[in-house]
This record gives sequence, structure tokens and C-alpha cells, in this order.
Amino acid sequence: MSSDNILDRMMASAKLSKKETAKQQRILQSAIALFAEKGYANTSTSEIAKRSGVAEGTIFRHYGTKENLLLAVIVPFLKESLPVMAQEVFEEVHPEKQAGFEHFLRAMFLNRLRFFRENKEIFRVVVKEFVYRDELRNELMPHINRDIVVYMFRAIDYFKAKGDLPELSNERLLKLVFPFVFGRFVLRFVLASEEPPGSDEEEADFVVGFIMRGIGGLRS
Amino acid sequence: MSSDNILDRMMASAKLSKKETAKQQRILQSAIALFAEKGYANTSTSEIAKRSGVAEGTIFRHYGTKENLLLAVIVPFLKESLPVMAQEVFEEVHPEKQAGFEHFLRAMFLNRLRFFRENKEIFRVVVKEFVYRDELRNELMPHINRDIVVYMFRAIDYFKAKGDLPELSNERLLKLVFPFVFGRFVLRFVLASEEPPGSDEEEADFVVGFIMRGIGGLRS
Amino acid sequence: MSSDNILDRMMASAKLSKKETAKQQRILQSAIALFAEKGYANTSTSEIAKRSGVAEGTIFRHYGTKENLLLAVIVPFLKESLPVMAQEVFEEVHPEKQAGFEHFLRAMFLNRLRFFRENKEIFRVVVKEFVYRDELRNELMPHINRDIVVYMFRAIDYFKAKGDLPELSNERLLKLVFPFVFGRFVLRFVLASEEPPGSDEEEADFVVGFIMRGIGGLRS
Amino acid sequence: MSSDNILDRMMASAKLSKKETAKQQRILQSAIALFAEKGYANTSTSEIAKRSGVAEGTIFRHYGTKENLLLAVIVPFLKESLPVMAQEVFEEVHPEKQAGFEHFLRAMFLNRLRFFRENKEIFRVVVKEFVYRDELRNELMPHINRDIVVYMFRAIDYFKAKGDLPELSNERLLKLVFPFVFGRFVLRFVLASEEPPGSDEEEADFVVGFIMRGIGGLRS
DNA sequence: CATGAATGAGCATTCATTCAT
DNA sequence: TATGAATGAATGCTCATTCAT
Repeated sequence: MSSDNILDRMMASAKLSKKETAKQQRILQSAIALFAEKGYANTSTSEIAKRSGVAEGTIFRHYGTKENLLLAVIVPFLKESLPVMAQEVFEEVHPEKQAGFEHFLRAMFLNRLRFFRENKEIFRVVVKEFVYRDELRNELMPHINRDIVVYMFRAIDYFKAKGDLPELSNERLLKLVFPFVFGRFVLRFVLASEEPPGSDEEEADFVVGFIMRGIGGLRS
Repeated sequence: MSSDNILDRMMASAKLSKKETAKQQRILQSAIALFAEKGYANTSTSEIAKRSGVAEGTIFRHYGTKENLLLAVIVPFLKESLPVMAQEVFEEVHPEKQAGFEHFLRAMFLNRLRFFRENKEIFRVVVKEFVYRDELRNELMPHINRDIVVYMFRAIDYFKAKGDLPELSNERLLKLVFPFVFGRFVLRFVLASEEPPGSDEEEADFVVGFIMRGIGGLRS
Repeated sequence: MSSDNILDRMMASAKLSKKETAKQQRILQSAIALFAEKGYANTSTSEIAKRSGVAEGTIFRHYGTKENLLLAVIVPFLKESLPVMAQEVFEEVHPEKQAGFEHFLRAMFLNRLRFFRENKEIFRVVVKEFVYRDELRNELMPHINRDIVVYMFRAIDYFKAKGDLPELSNERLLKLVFPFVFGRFVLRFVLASEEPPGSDEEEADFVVGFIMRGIGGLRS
Repeated sequence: MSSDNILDRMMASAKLSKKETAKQQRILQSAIALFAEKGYANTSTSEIAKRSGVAEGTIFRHYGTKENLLLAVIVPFLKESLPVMAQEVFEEVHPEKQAGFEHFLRAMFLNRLRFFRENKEIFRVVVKEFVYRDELRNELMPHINRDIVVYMFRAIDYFKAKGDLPELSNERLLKLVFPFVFGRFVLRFVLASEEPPGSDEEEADFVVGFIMRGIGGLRS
């Protein structure tokens, strides 16, 4: 009896999409490309159909609603982005064996940089709609926060215990670092027309260095 | 056959808007409120007319196009935001008499924080449409960049000459600091439903401190 | 705070239709003709628009919904049919000065026969939709019953007091006579393609005679 | 090139329906229930398929058209209703051995009352579509008339010869009695949400008594 | 025989824009 | 100058029907 109807619909529709036919794939690809370029509100279902080489009715047979099609694009991406965003990295990186928070941060930054690059178009869709539509944001934000926060707090606590991090409150630390990093991803993959020069590793060094120095003198 | 037809129209219409009638004021206010809330694409001109207590035809008599109405909202804001963003602050702050870059940054941060808070709704409209519509961004971005860059480089050069800043390339410095600060504004005024606690000065100290430490060790 | 939302909408929309423009008249006429012929469900708004010589959008500007257009057809007819159906006749007929119930019945029969003939097409629409759509019937029936019953009971009581009618319960009497008469109207104006021969007066004599003899021997 | 193409199709399809598979039975049942409730026009084939637990294609494999499915519902009912309506009753009732027309009428009324109650849902479908769709009515009416008229006239003539009936024209007598009785069935099974109280025999006495007294004084 | 994915014409409705008053 | 009725193209969506498997 929880309040998350969007999330519920997300899960429901996600379950149905076990085997995607070739046509569904094409529909999704076209939708992603068009939503990414012009935004959901400025894309018509007939455009999507034309680009997919599919009848317009076919879209509705599979997704029922234009809104549902958007969810079919966003949801799997979000479900792979959110918990994973820290969990997977956390494990992959074997924090115990890491030199410290700096290494963890660097690994995570590189991991997400590549993930978002790999899914650049969906990332665009998600960011655009997330900024554009207050209700979507209001409904999703709590869940997103929770999923990220849980895992990140675990990591932060671990490194605090190791004496690797200043005694800043977890929340403040996260609200400082996360938007900074995420903002750079948005800039790079959503707003910029092309990626800036320089290797991923250089970028990682630059960003992580900035953050580490920046939080160096912090007290809560 | 110049490339900036939007900008041209922007400037032209901006000049015309010297004397706005009461009705135009009401139209603009309603448009801003609705665009901010639901986005340009999801707002109908009839809604704007109803909220303004004005006939729908009146909107078109004044602005000709819905798109033009959007520009009439965005342009003046942009024109007051951009060059001023550095120039005015630069002067207001009397850099020569300042202790250094840190003071300049702090003053500028506070100045814009208050300006965007004062114009929160228009800020929302601009950010939303800027993120949502690639063509708008592509056409405006160069002008925005130019206006900001010119003034900011002047300031950066001044403080570099004073030995107040590391020998990082102007561009890299700007691309580090500007998105960081601007991202926090977006988070606070566009994405969050309410402003976080804490005084403006505390926030300024926090942000400026982080940046100053962060850029402390940089080399280009 | 009563439950009659259809009736409420009926009244609301009826109030708005104070001055009907020429175009609204044409739209209504076309809608009536088409609804009468093919039924509401089998008539498209584009058909109505074409027949009215009006753009499809114009229909929605005036009536908002196809359903509302149906109500705009039905409601005024119902409002003029129902209470009047007995009240007006009751007065027009001056029951005190009539020879008795037989005269009253005859006057009423003729009055309604002519009214329905005059509004044959709307009558068709109302009957068809009333039979076809359970929810419409369920929502309207109580109100219709009330309006008719109140006035008819008054008349019946009056004639009972005069000794003109057997001591059958009002309800049973009404449920015998009303469907019989109304059924003949439906047959004549809705189901038959053309009216049967014979003058109205002959038909009235026939029907009233049948009823009077039929109820002659009744006991409750 | 005869005029009764619907009837032809009716007969043809009726012959084919000798052996109905279980699936066809389920399809027909679902169609009847849905048509009865919401009307043919407001029922989709996919709804019928879902309710039948059958693929949508299966419906079209068996009936070819949605319209044909409707006929497959209506036709057998009509074929059992019409001639039987008088013939079977006529025989079952052994008119020769009856006390007279009153008994015949009473037996017939009871017979049909029970038949329509038994097939209430199909009766609803038939009445609704018959009222709603002029072309269906126009095509079927002559045949219905013929089937009923032939048998009824035979009965009427018989009772006239016995001196049991006034010398009213057969047609006028039928057009008086038939709609009256049929109208009560429609009221009871189609329009009312539940049947009125009272036993079938009481109702029969009431109706037949009314008719007998009513036609008592008739002259053509 | 049965399926259900695919179709595409058709539908009610919306909305930016025009124009006579 | 302001109005608001009128427009018609475009939109999201439905649904009877087809057909390859």
C-alpha cells in the first residue's frame, strides 16, 4: 500500500518485457533517439512509428500508452543505474584492498563515465525529462535518493572508519560530491555536442584530485 | 544570412519591450509561471490567456507566436544575467580593493544566488528549456559562452597577475568552477522543491572554501 | 450534494446555451439528424462537422465533448417533456371543467402526440440512447419518474375523488397506462418508417376507449 | 438478387452452427453478455476474446466479421421466437379445446414471458440493436412481421369464427395487442433493472383482463 | 484449427494561429 | 487595440481485420 505508483508501473512493465521482439527493439531505439533529441513532449508517436518502420498501432499494442513507452525506456536504465551505481562498484573495487577513498572515488567515476557514455542517449532522455517534469522528479527522487544513499553511506562509513575521510556529515559530503560529479556527466553527455578532449583517466585524476583537496579541510 | 536569427529577434524584441502595458505584464507573468511549472511544451496559449484574464488573440497580437512569447520571457533574463554576471560584480566588488580571488568569488556567488532567487521562476523556465531543446541550446550557447567568457577571463587574468591563482588554463579553470557553482543553483532553484537550510553566507563560505582548496594544487 | 451528476451537467450546459449562434444551430441540427439515424455511437464528430459545414474544432469549442453535444440535444427536450408532460396539459385542459378522466387522457394524448411529432428526431435520439445505454437510463430514470409521477398522481387523485377512476393504486394505474401510451409513440415515431393512416383524433379515440374500457373492471 | 441479403446470411450461418465447439459456445456467451450490457457498438472484439479465453483471431476464424457474430447471436433467437411465438403456443394450447381467445392469450403470454426470461440477455441484445440500428430493423421487420402475422391471423380468424372476438380488422387487433404485450416484456426485461413483484399468473390475469375488457367494445 | 502480432483507417480531442468585428 | 469565434492540422489512441506461424 505504498505510494509509488510510477515505480509500480515501472516494475510491472519491466517484467513484461522479457523477450523483446525485433520490432520492439526498433521502436525503443527510435523512441530513445527522438526523445533524446527533441524531448518526449515534442515527439509524436507517428514520428516514432515512421522511424521504426512500424505501424503506429504497433506501438500501442506493445506499450499501451506513449507515457508507458517512456517508462519502458527509462525504467531499465534507472534500475541498472541506481543501486548498482554504488553497490557493484563497491564490490568490483574491493574497497578493503584499495589504498583508500580516493581510489574508490576514482574507480566509481570511471565506471559511471563509461556506463553513461555507453548509454548516452537514454541518459539524455532521463535527464531531460527529469528536469522538465516536476511530477516525474517528485515521484522518483525519493526512490533514487534512497537507492544511492544507502550504498554510498555504507562506503563513506567504511572510509571514515579507516580515517580516510574528514568527520563531515555523510549527507553533506554526498550532497557536495554527487552533484559535482553528476553535473559533469550532464554537461558532457547531455549539454555538450561532443565530448571534450583528454583521456578518461586524465579527467578522473582531475576531478578526483579536485574533490580530495576540496574536502581536505572540511569540518561539519 | 547571418547565423544568429534567434538572437537577432531576441535583441529586436527586447528593444520593443521597453514599454510594457499592464496586459503584457500579466501575460508575461502568467507565461512564466506556467512555463516554469509545466514546461513550455505542456502549456497551451489558452491557459496563459485564461490566467492573464486576456483574450487568446491578444497574446498573438503582442507576441505573434508562442515561441516568441517564450523568447520574450527568456531574452531579458539572459541579457541581465550574462555579461553582468561578471562585469557588474567585477565593478561592484572593486577587485582592486579586494583581498583577492576568494573575495571576488564569494561576492559573485552571493550576487547570483540572490539574483536567481529573486527570479526563480524565469530561471526555471530558462534551465528547463535550455536542457530540453537542443536547437535552442545550440543557438544560444555560443553567445552565452562568449558573454561569460569575455568577462570572466578578464577577471581571471587580473587575479592570475596578482599571483592569486595557479597557472591553470583559463578555460579549464572556468569549466571547473562555473558548472560547479551553476549546478548548485540549478539544484537549489530548479530541482529541489524547497531551499536547503543555512544562511547564504554559510553556503558561500562552504562553496568558496571547497573551490579554493580544490584548485589549490592545480597545474595545467 | 445529491447524486445526479448527469443532471447537474445537463443544467449547467443548458444555462450556457442562452444564445445559440447560427453555427451552433447547424451543429445541433446535424447532430440530431445523425444521432437519430445511426445512433450516437455510430456517428463521428467529423461527420457532424461536415454536415454542418463547420470545422471539426468548432464543435469542440462549443460543446467540449461529443458526450456534451449529446446532452445539449437531449436535455432541453427532456426539460420540456417531463414536468410539462402532465402539468401543462393538466392546466391547459382545465380538469375541473372537463367531463372527466377520459377527457383529460384524451387531451393529454393528443398534446403529447403532437409534441413528439414536432420533435420526432430528438425523440428518436432520446429513445435510442435511453434503450441502448444502461448507465444513462439508470441515472436519468429516477428523475424522470419523479417528475412525471408527481404530476400524474395529482391528476389521478383528483379524478379518483370525483369517482371517475376505480380504486386501483396510483402506481399500478400509471404503470399500466403510461407504457401503453408511450409504447405507441415509440412505435409510431421511432420504429415505424412512416406514420400510420388515420387522423390524430381517431387514434386518440381508439386508444382512450381501449384504456377506459380496460381499466373499467379493475380492482387493486 | 433477392432483397434479403441479411436474412440469407442468417439462414446460411444458422445452418452451419449445428455443431458448435466449446470455444464457439464461449465466444457466443461472452458476446451476448457484453452486447447485452454495453451494446454492440461499445463492445470490442478484443473484449469478447479476453472474456472467452480465446485469441482474437479465433473469433474471426469462426465468424469472419463482428457483424456476423452479432447475427450469430440474434438469428437463432429470432428463428425460435417468431413462428413459434404463435405456432407452438397455438398447438400446445390446443385452441379447439380451450374455452376461448382469453385462454389462448393467457397461455401465449405466459409462454413468452418465460421464454424471454429464460433468454433475457439475448432478448436485450435483440431489442437494443433493433431499436438502435435503423437498417437492421428495416431489413428484419418485414420478415418478422410476416412470420408473426401469418400465425396470429390464423388464430384470430379461428376465434373470430367461434364468435369469441369482435369484428375488428385482424391487423388493427394485432397492432393493438402485440405492442402492448411486447412493450411490457421490453419494460420488464430490458429497461427495468429487476423484475417487478407478483407471480407470473397474476401478471397474466392482469394483462389479459385489461386486453379483453379493452377490446370488448371495439368495432372496426 | 488456433494464435496473437501487426496493421492502418478512423476517432475524439487539442491547440496555435487567423481574422472579422 | 482587443476580442473570441473559427479553423484545420496534428495528436494519442482504438479497433476490426489479416496473416504468418
